[in-house]
Amino acid sequence: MTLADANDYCPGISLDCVIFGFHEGRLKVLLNKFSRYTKWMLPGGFIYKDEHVDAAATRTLVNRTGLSDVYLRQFYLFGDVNRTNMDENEDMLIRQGFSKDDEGVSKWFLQRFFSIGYYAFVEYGKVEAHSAMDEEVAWFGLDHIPPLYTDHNHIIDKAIATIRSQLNSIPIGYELLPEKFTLTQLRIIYETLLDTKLDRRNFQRKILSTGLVYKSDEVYKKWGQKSSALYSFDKDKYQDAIKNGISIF
Amino acid sequence: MTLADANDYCPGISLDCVIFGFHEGRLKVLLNKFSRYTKWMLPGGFIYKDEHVDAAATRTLVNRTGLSDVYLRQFYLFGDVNRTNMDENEDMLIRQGFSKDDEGVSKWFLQRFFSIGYYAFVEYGKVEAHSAMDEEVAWFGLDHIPPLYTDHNHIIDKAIATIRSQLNSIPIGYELLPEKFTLTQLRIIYETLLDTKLDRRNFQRKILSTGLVYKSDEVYKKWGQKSSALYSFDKDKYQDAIKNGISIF
DNA sequence: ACAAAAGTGTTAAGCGTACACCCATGG
DNA sequence: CCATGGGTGTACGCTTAACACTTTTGT
Repeated sequence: MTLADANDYCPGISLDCVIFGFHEGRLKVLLNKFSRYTKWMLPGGFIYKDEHVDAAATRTLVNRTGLSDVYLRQFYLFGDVNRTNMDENEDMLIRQGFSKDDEGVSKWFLQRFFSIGYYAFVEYGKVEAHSAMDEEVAWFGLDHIPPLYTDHNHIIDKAIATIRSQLNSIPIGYELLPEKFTLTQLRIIYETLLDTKLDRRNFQRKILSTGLVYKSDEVYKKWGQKSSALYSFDKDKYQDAIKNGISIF
Repeated sequence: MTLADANDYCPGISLDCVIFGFHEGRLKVLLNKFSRYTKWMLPGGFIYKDEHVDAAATRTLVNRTGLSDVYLRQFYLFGDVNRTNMDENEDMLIRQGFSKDDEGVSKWFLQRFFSIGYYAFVEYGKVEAHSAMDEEVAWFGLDHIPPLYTDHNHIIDKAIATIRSQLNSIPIGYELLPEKFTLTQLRIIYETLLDTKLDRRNFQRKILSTGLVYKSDEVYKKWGQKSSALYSFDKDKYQDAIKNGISIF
């Protein structure tokens, strides 16, 4: 953003997106970093005064990933008074070349912020991680997330906890996987989010019994192993399961 | 609130509480109404600039019910640009005796508001519904909620939907029922929230098998029927189930 | 030959569901 | 004696969890 826009935004409210993707057998999160600041942070943004919050989240996502029409859900409002350490914040601004004597900057960035947490599922292969001029963008495996700016580690944890609690009743995978995928890939997503090992055979039976996926006629060949069947989601049944819920675990 | 306080509050953010109580075999919601305005509304409030959002919600609850230390959970941020009809809002202000030419009033009340939804479970019998000078307070059965101010009907629906989705994994009833209660009372709460009839016998078995409740030595006599056993929650196990989750339905 | 991963099937135990009978009380 | 609601138990069927053997393929 440019600070000139500050007047167009709702004051005191930001949003942060926890964007999940699946790559190389791992669930990953998209983070970005101002080039001259050391800490990584969640892609976030502000809300225009005449903009729906969900629209602002979508806009943020489109900016960072080039993708529209993805699965995006609000999951929590972070409203702790001290969620952002203002010294840390000031440090970031100065490193980015702002002057803390600039009243506009200080007023905007050094105020208390509420942050609305969103999580998103995107197809890794379709993302074109847009690095803005002064920004780096990168994916981080859930096991390798560094200490982030302000309370962003906490926001990720809360996102995962929320998703986990919904995993029984809401299907997952459609937005994270390519059109054709193996059941092992899907199982890894569940295992990662539930932080458990799942029995390969029982998992397959359960997933297939839901009718949400069907076997394609293609197979996945790789590694030095037996080739495995590729499956696809039945889009209609999947949407239906999102709407009306489904019991999986 | 008095408008003099407006400068102490975070602008553009309010909170609304859906307060549930159980009385006469029905689940009810606490609403209030400005004496000179026709529509009922959810008890709500604003957030002090140096106050945690949860603390503001607790403060609101204490004001309206006299109860502290109740079960209170944030469940959603309502961020639609047009969630409040400003004409309706202005009408309310005028009826309450404010002038729309009063700049302070207009600026504060006619701005766009985000509202943070909280739901609370309280013990009906312990509530002392505080009617402020200009306010009425009353309980409404879930089947008999009138058209409310702005999007408050929607907020209640969303609260119920949220609670329903958690009913599988989070126990309920401890905060809603008196210390000793019948399993029928508990079952009615579940039936109301799930909008289903549950088999009396199977429900009892399931609840008892969780170990969350134990039979007291007292019985409940009333009506012209057989007296029924009174149960109590095992507080430790209940807290544990809230923390770690439990599978009930 | 071996390791790694995939395909397939069986079994026993536990859980959910549906249902029946008897008891107590007040009108 | 009947309606209403509570207490208790059973039986069937489905789901879940635990588990073994075989196949494919690259090194």
